[in-house]
Amino acid sequence: MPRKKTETAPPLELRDACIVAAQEVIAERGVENLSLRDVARKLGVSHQAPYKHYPSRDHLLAEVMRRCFQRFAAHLDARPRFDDPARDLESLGMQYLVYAEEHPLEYRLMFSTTWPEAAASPDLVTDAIHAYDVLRGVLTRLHGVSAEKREAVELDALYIWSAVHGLAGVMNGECIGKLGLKASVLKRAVRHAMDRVEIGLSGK
Amino acid sequence: MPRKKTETAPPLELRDACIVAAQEVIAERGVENLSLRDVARKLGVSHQAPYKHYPSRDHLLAEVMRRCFQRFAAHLDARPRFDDPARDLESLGMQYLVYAEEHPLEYRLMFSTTWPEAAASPDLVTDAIHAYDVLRGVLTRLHGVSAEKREAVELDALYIWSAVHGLAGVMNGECIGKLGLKASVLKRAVRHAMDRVEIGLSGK
DNA sequence: ATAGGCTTGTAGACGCTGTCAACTTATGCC
DNA sequence: GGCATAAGTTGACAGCGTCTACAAGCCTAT
Repeated sequence: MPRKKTETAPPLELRDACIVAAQEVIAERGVENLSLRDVARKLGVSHQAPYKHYPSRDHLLAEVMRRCFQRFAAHLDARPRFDDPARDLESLGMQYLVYAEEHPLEYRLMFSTTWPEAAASPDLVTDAIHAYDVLRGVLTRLHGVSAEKREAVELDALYIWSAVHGLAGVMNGECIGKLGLKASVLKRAVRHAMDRVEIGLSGK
Repeated sequence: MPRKKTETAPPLELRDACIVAAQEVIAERGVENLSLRDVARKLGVSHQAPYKHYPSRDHLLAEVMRRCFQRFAAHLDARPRFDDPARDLESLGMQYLVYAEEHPLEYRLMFSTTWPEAAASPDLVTDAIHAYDVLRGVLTRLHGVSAEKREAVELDALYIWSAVHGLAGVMNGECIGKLGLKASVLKRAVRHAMDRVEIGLSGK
């Protein structure tokens, strides 16, 4: 019997509940183990119910990715702030790394997954750009906003994003554990790399 | 009728043929679209034949990854060489980026995939380490081999790997195309980032 | 030489998946 | 009140990985 007269228990409509359930599965077992039927079972609903809200598995996935980017941007925005733009930038980098470490599967979902066809949705793109804009903002504050600096901001943004993204990928990837590196090296690796990034930034 | 008296056509035994076919599928459509049955069909063989050579899909995948690391290391070894260690290092970085750009799906297979259970195989680990050793070698030549420099080599190796890996991930990822960056910026981005990496390396 | 056993293949079945189609029922609007 | 629509249901289909059973060629030992 579909839809009782007044929705008794669930404060969440099915559409949102699907996203939450999918997020849980992804956070626990990775995107490759996400199945629509699993989500439906988890919600105690028929295997076809989610299809009333998402045309396909990939459309649901795209929506999950979108929320991921939103939370990621919010996480970056919640970093410790500093007046000194350089310190603020470092704080941003560290916050970035914290997210990647604490939510490795979501991080990979955003940055190392071939986006599903459905992900061409403008919404997803918008939210992805917004996360990047946080970085742009800090760098603009660092460089100034003069026209000829505009391109320098973009180039440095890409450089920093690359460096931090790479660090996140390496430190949370599968390979790092197989290289037989000493614990002391691993402990200092992030600090060391971040210092080098900073040097690269300041140097002309 | 299994196994003809004398194998007529195929110069490749099925075991190797599976790997080749799987590599093709991965290079064309990505690891998530790899199916054992597909491989079998491609080889004109029953859907169960590959199981005589690999206990599971993941074991085949692990073998493909191993060959990937081997070819990757060979690709790095085939870089233009220079006597000056610094130039040699840059050549190595560029060669790394070329591989990531030309074989994006294989690159992701190696560095952005949760390794299958079967990938704990020591062979795979050995070949993965070997690729990293190329970088270690160049850096040792740069720093010298004194005991107290050993750790500096490891730290710089991780830093460089991070930076180049990140650059590869960003430039070949899905996000970069959605940021609306000008072509001129994109064209200069790699050069800019590599310069900054170099500065970071040289600076004390 | 022949009987057994191992290797390499085939065929069929199971439960899982995403997705299509048809059916049911509650809701809101004319 | 009648009815379209929305939101659920069940049932089916093909494709997937994997398990089991079976068949045919080869090796070796008696």
